[in-house]
This record gives sequence, structure tokens and C-alpha cells, in this order.
Amino acid sequence: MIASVSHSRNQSSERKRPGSVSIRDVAQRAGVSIATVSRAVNRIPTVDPELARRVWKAIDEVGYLPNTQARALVSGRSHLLGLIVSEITNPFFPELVQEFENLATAQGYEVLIGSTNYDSARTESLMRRLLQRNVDGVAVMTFGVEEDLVKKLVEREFPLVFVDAGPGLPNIHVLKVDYAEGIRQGVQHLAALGHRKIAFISGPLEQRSPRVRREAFLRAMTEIGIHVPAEHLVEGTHTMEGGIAAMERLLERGDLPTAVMCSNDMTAIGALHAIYRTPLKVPQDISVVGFDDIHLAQFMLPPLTTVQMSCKSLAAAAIEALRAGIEPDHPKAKQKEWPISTQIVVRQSTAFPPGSLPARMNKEPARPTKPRA
Amino acid sequence: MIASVSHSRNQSSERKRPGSVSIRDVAQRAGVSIATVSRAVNRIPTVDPELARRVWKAIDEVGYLPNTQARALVSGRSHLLGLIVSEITNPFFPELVQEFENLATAQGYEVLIGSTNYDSARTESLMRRLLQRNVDGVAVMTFGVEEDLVKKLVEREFPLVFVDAGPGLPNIHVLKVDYAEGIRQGVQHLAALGHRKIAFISGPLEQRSPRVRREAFLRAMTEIGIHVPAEHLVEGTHTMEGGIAAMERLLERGDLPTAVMCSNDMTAIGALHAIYRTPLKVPQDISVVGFDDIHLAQFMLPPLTTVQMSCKSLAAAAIEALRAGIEPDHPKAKQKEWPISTQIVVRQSTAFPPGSLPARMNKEPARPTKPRA
DNA sequence: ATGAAAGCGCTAACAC
DNA sequence: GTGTTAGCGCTTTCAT
Repeated sequence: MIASVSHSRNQSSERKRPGSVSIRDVAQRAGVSIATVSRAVNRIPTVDPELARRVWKAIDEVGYLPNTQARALVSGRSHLLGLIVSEITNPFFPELVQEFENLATAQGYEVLIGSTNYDSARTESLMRRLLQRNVDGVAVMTFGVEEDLVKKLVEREFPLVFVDAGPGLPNIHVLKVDYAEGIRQGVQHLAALGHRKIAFISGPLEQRSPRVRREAFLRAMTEIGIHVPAEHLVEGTHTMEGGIAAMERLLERGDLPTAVMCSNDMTAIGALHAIYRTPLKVPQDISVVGFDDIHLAQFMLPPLTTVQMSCKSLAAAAIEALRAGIEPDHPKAKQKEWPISTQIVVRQSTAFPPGSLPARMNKEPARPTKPRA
Repeated sequence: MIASVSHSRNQSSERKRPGSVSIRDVAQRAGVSIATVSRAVNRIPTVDPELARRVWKAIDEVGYLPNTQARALVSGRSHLLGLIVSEITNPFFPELVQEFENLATAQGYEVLIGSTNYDSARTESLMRRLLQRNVDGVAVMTFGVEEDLVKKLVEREFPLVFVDAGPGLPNIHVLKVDYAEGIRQGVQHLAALGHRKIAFISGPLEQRSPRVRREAFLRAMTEIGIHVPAEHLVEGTHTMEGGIAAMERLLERGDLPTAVMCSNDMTAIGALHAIYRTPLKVPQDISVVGFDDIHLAQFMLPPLTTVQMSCKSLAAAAIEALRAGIEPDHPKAKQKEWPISTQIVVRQSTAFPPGSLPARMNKEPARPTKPRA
């Protein structure tokens, strides 16, 4: 039977939930002071092994769970991490969120998620909530930085991580995605299949990250000696609707490309939809390549060939960067930039261009990488 | 300039983050006691309006944010809600999560998410974390209940919400989804288009919820006088792979149905993939209907007609149920069962059956509901 | 090595 | 109506 607890401060289960056992209950049960219990729990090496055993035994018997709130209150560290995304409905994010959570919890942190939805009132309240909950650091994973948010966050000086770009301030970490390499892989995959007329649907060019991706595409094409005519360069919005509209423009123009590379997967999916409405077939008549490798990509018909920006490495880097900022003597406390690699994933939305020899022979193209889906 | 703070307990910004202003700073600035500040902040009506104004002014000037941890510690309520899902990668969940979060935060709660991944060690640690953080209640949104989890949770007696079914215990709330009505709408939509040969791909029949859905299908078919032959009833697994396999079995059998109704969207998407590999076309040759209306559904080619189980109402009901359990004098404190409605969403994976008059005339079928995507 | 006690920031009971 | 004060559960000096 569990010892009945009775001292002035904690009148057993009266106003609290049953099961809410405090450090005092453990102390009493083990016949030691609460300080010793605290030390044992926190594995302070100086506690007498014998006492420690007694404490752990007592903990087990009364079913004690340290109260995180109280801990946070005194230690000043909540072990709470904020994760801000632009919109969680955007199919790119759930995976990021998942990875981030897995890693965070494995390292003893909890995650508070928030999406700004590009709404400044929302962002405002989100910030307040994170601050009130005393988060130890915040990862801002909104590609395309939202200005007020940044300012708000930077005022309070605490660990912060951004993607791609961010103000070069103390305690601000930046995740640098290697767009160039991933997009080069995409271009070379298409070129290897025999494509020369490769169009590019970009993201909204007033944002930095889409511009970088477009640059990377043009450079990769130049590298292999292909000139891209202006009519094969269209601007999208990084949404499915934008992809549809952009693809339709491409379809209307005279010189139809045999392949289309897209600045992100949602755009590529839009392109797929636009093509689906015509007599053309993907990949027989036109190949499509995306960027991101969102979960959705593998479910498309046909499954989408795309450049994977690894959520896992994005999340891992974000957390490591945050911890580097939070923990004073973290090994990488000085590092401010964190590289993120990208990698093509070949599925079935790419094939030989129409009219090419292998295509006429109706053979399956050789696939450099094994399809994932 | 902000008043410099100096009293024995809070030596200004020494070991805490700058920006970490406490109630004492506000009190000093406003020339009142901390109790008055607390009252003003909590909008206790008895505070002198004049003093309240001074307090709010001071709060504004020093940039005070009440510390949630401290609040939780004394009030015994964390304003934290746990949300447990089986796997957040399952495309159904991100939307649920989002809705849940939106509603929770709008009502002053924060959400801690966890996915069990059907892994009991994970579930164990998840539970410990939730308990340590002192969540006020937990919503268990794993269709197909996981036994240990339930037991663990039920031991501690605090507000709990399940979907479909759960132990009939005090403080346990259940969200009852109205599968019958949704599936009837699906069946009637197909019947109205002229389909008679409608197959059904169920979920794993050892689980309760899939069984209920299958029952609902059979009943709806009986209602309109159609007998379903056994060969048109196949079992899937509520995954894409299961959907592919089940559809392939249907395709191999002699009597090809003109429409397939699926127990969930992932199954329907699998069916779409299986059909895509054949010369048959959706919806010209065969119509497909899903269930859930996950985000993905509208992105399929063709966009999937499906029965929507509203995430919004699911989330809303979960939160209301939780609050009813948490707050002693909530208006619906007694309610234990919460109905969730369903609703067909017609997109483009359904059409007249092949060979029917309207199909031969190549006319677009009339659409009872406006497509969403 | 251990215990007593202060105090993290806040709310609520109690006094005035 | 307002201030004083005792804790919420814990960590961390500071004595011992």
C-alpha cells in the first residue's frame, strides 16, 4: 500500500488530481530530504549510492513524475522549442513537423507548433504564446521570410533558426539549402534521357529562395551547353494553381518543351493537372520534375520525379542549431550556418523525349535511381 | 526609458533573458501591489478602474508577459491539451492537427502533439511527457484503439476523448462518426448516375470502424434494392498498398463493377493507381469514391469524389468535449457522446457508367454538389 | 554527502 | 478594493 502522505503543504489528493505525487511524497517515503530526491533524480554524482537506490525505489513505489512546470520555473529553461511554419496545410510541412518532433522529443525537448498563415495578427499572438510559454528557442521554417515576425523575434535575443536567409545577428542561425546541386541533378537527369528543350516554372520571383532556384536552373543548363529561351521560363506561385496557370501558358506557346522542371512540388503537381486536361501524356509526351519531394509526390499519377530536400536533415540541423544556441557549452556553439543537401529521386514522371529512339522502341528508360514509391 | 528595477528578489536582467519582466516590475512601475497587477491581468471586476488603467499602462511600458509556467504551477491547470494520433505521416492527420490547433489556441489552450506509431515504447514515453507537462486533457484520435494506451490513460482519471469507441468510464468522451449517412450519400450519388454494379473495398475487418463502414455500405445498397455479390466485396488495409492489391483482385475477377466505393481515401487512391496501370480510365470506365476527404484527394488525377468526415467538426467536438471535462461548470459537462456528421464531396472520379446513354452522348454528368477543388 | 531554506513568477486566502 | 503573505513543485545555495 502506498504510504499516506500528510504534512502541512500537500494534503494528499484533495485539490489536485490523484496521481499527482510530489517530490515531498518521495522524500518522506525514502526517509530523506527533498534535496536528496532532487539530486538523485538529476543524477548528481555526489549522492550516496545507497540513498539513491532508496530514492529510486520510493519513486517507483509512489509513481512519481517530476513536474516540468516547476522545474522550468526554477531552472529558467522550459525544454520547449517553438516551430513556426507558414501554413501547416501546405503539404511540405507535416513531414518537417514530424521529423522535428521526433528529434526534439528524443533529445528531451517538447515542441510547440504554430503557423502564421501569412497573417500578422496570428503571428503576433503566436509569438506572445511562445514567449509566455518560455520557449528555449524558435525555428522559423517559413521559406520566404516574413518581416515583422523576424523583427519581433530578434528583439528578444534568444536562439533562432531561419531557412535560407536571415538577419546576420548574434544567436541567429541559418540553414543553407544547396539548391544548386539538387537542381543540377534534375537537369542532368533530363539531359541524360535526351531532353534539350527543358522549361522551368519558377516560384514567385519577389522572394529570395525562388530566385536562387531559378538561377541554379539556368546555371545548370548553361553548364551543359543548352540555352534556355525566354519563352521557356515562366513564373508560378509555388502553389498548385500557379503551376496550372504556368503550365497552360507553356502549352499555349509555339515551341513546346519536352520536359518541365518546377521550382517546387506543388507547382509540378499543378503542371501535371494542366497536362492531364490535354491529350498529352506524362511522361510519354512531356516529362515533369518537381522540387521538395513532399509526401504527395509519390502518390501522383504518375508518381513524380523530384529533387528531395531532406526534411530529416532540415529538422536535424534546425534542432542542432537551436541547441547550440541554448546550451552554453555546446560543441558547435559558434557555428552559424548549417548546410542542407538535396538529392534527386527518380520516379515515373520522366522518360525519354517523344520521338527519340528509345521512346519509339517503347522501351522503359533506364532509371539512374531506384524509385522510392 | 524603462524604469530600472531593483529589489532583493529580481536583480534585473542578470541570469534571466532580457525581456523577462516579472509581475513585480509592473507592480513597482504602476505603484501598486503585485496582487493588484494579478487581478488586473485576470480582469477581476473588483479592481478600481483607475488602478487597472495604471497597471495596463505599466504592463505596456515594461513589455510584461505573464509567465505561463508559474501560472500553471499555482492554478493547477496548464492550459495544455494533448493530441495523440497514430501516425502523423498518415495524410489524414495533419489537417486534424491543424484544426485542433486553431481551435485550441483560439480558446487559450496550447497543444502538445504525439504520434504513437503503433509503438508501445513510444506511447509509453509520450504518456509520461504529457503527464509531466501536466496536460489538462488528452484527445486520442487513433481510429482503431490501442489497448495499452487506453489503459495507461484511464488509470489517471482525467478528461479524455476517443473516436468511435472507448471504454465507458467517467470523464471519457466519445466522438461518434455518422458513417451511415455519409456512405449512403456516396452510394446514392453512384446510383443516381446509373451505377448498379458497385464494389466495396473495406478496411481491415478486425477493427471496429472498418466493420461499421462496410455495414453501412451494405445497408445503403439494400435500401435501394441492390444485392451486392460476394465477389464485389474485398478487404483492404486502409493504406494505398492495400487499395492497390484489393483493386487488382477486383480487376481480375469476372464481373467488373462500374464503380468502386472505398472505406477510406488512401484505399481509393490505391485503387486509382491500380486502374492507372490498366487501359481502363477513371471515371469513363469505372468510378471511384473515397472516404475521409483528405487533403490529397483533391490533388489526385482525376480529383477524387469522396465522403468528407469533417476534420473541423471532429476537432471542434474533441475540444469541446475536453473542455467540458476540464471546466467544472461547463454547460455540456454531462454530455459524453458527440455526433460527427459526414458529407459527400463530388469531384471528378465519378461519372455515368460506361455504355449508359449519357456516357455515349459524351456529356458531362450532372453534379449534385459543386466540386471543391 | 546531506538537509534547511530561499526563491523561480504567479494566484488566492486572508486581513484591513 | 487593496495589500500581505503563503504556497504551487522544484533546484540550488549555504551550512553542517
